[in-house]
Amino acid sequence: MSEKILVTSALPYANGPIHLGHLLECIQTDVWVRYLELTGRDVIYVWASDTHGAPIEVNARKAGMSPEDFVAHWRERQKQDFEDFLIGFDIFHTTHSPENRKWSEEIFRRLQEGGHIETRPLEQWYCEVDGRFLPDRFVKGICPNCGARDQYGDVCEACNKAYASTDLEKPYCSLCGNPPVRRTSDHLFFKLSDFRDFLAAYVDKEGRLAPAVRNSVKAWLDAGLLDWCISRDGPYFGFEIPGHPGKYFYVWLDAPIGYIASTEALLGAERAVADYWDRQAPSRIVHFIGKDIVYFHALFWPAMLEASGLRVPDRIQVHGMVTLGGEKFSKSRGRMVTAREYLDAGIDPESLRWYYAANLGPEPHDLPLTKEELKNRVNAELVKTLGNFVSRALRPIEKDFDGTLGTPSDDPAAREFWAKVIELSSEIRNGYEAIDFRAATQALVQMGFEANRFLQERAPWQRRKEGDAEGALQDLSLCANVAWVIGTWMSPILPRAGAKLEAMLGGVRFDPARIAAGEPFPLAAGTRIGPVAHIAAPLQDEQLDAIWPSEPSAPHAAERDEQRGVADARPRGEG
RNA sequence: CGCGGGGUGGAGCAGCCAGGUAGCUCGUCGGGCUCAUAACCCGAAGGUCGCAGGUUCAAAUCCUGCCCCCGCAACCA
Repeated sequence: MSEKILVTSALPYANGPIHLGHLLECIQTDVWVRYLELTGRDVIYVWASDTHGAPIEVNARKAGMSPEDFVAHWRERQKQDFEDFLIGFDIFHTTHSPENRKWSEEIFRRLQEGGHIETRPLEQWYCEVDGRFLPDRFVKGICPNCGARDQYGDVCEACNKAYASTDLEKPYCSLCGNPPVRRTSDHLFFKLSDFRDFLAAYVDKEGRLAPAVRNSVKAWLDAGLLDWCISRDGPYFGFEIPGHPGKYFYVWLDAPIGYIASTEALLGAERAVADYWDRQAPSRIVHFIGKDIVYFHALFWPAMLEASGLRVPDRIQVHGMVTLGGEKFSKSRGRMVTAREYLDAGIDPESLRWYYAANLGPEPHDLPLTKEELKNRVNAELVKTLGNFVSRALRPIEKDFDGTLGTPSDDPAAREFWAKVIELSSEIRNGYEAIDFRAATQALVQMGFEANRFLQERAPWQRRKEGDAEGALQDLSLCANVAWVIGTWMSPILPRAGAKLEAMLGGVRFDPARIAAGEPFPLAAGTRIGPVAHIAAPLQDEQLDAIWPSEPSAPHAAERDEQRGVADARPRGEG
């Protein structure tokens, strides 16, 4: 198995704190990467901070900082948050780097040489006060469809109608409030339509996209591909386009290129290409993204790579959005919990990792996050079923048998139990392979049930009281081996708890290859265990109450219907 | 007729692609155990699988129509 796997998470935008919703993606990525490492695969996890664009430029100015300092600041903060949630990336680079400039220019050059770049005039709003063109989100006005006031230039939040920003009535600049003027400027377009046939075949390939994702991408293809504007006028924080002074690469052009640039920063230019991004490279490239950016990753990005003669992604794994109280995270409406708040409240980051893993299937379904569900899942499955089993098995060995294992029981019932553990192990393995962590955790919890039942039926505490200490130790030793199996399978999700358990069990390295019929028990007689400690702590209401939005849920459907008339007249502002 | 996803016991979700006894966690009720993180185990109640047709020996699963919810609509992770 010499295949070299390169895994990425989408690059987080360097303009604010990480919240629990962002964490879904990197936790999913990290669990898979750790699983691959556990099974001995050659894998790297390449990541970076996404640093360009008009919002960065504007927000930096508002913060009284240079864009460079601004993105450096948020990159550091975010990196720390990710590390504290035990995300084991190999590199967290930045798109504002020499490598990324080089690759952006290089890929642009190849697109140009291929005849895929076109120049066309584009009319946009221009604010003479701020001296800048206004992207859709920077111009507000009255919705041309329903008349709601203070709507952004792309879509009306009151009636959900999409339109061009130039259709807005009474437009004003969202920065200074003055009315903008129309102004025309030449822009560069990437002719995505050149790649229609390539993309149709690309998305059709089995295993590349989940069926539901493939359907929606195909719908886009059938609707026709629009050429993509890849330039922006200054002032803009980004890379100036060679040969086009005053024009900058649109952030979404250089952001995915950041995957390549970061690979280079990690391994050097030669290996980055030869081992991973060359068409002939012995590699497999897997992107983890949210469903909101499928268009960029499943269409623009493969087309850019194809046009540049580089390797296209082998798999694009799409997840849904985390919802809080039925709606997406929203800073302005106070509906969010940041990663830092979670940590500062003293809550174990592994609890969130478990919750997400236990709810993540391979399809891009949204994932509701409530403090009740979070607490329930963690306490019931992780603490009571799995964690408690470990204590039940190991404590008595430590206490009554000097922490030294005997030979595991070998009667028919014990053999049947161990066979069940091996059977469930293969279910868990399949779940991990398919990035179906919900299936993996379910089988793991099932193993916990089986293990607790075995203890219940064997009652080693009873056997010992009745004078059969040897038999009791044999049962407990079998359970210690099962604890080792459980530790193996939980370690991708819970690296800290896993490491703790591994150390408790004599430091015998977790290795799935040793969990198979016919293999000797991983923990031989005579293995010393301990000191025994809890591997996970139950979540407390007070901890969660302290950081959770007080009443996150929006009005119920019935109430909302009642209010609809009002809502039309008074559109939701950004607060 | 914009596109996509979804409607499964009280809650949250699997199952649907490759039709064949409706599954999981929580919750509820009853019992057991007392080794373990007031933890664990067993049993029970509870479902016309959104509605209506169709195909089939057989439909949660395939087909058609309808109702309802959510997301997206190219700068929201």
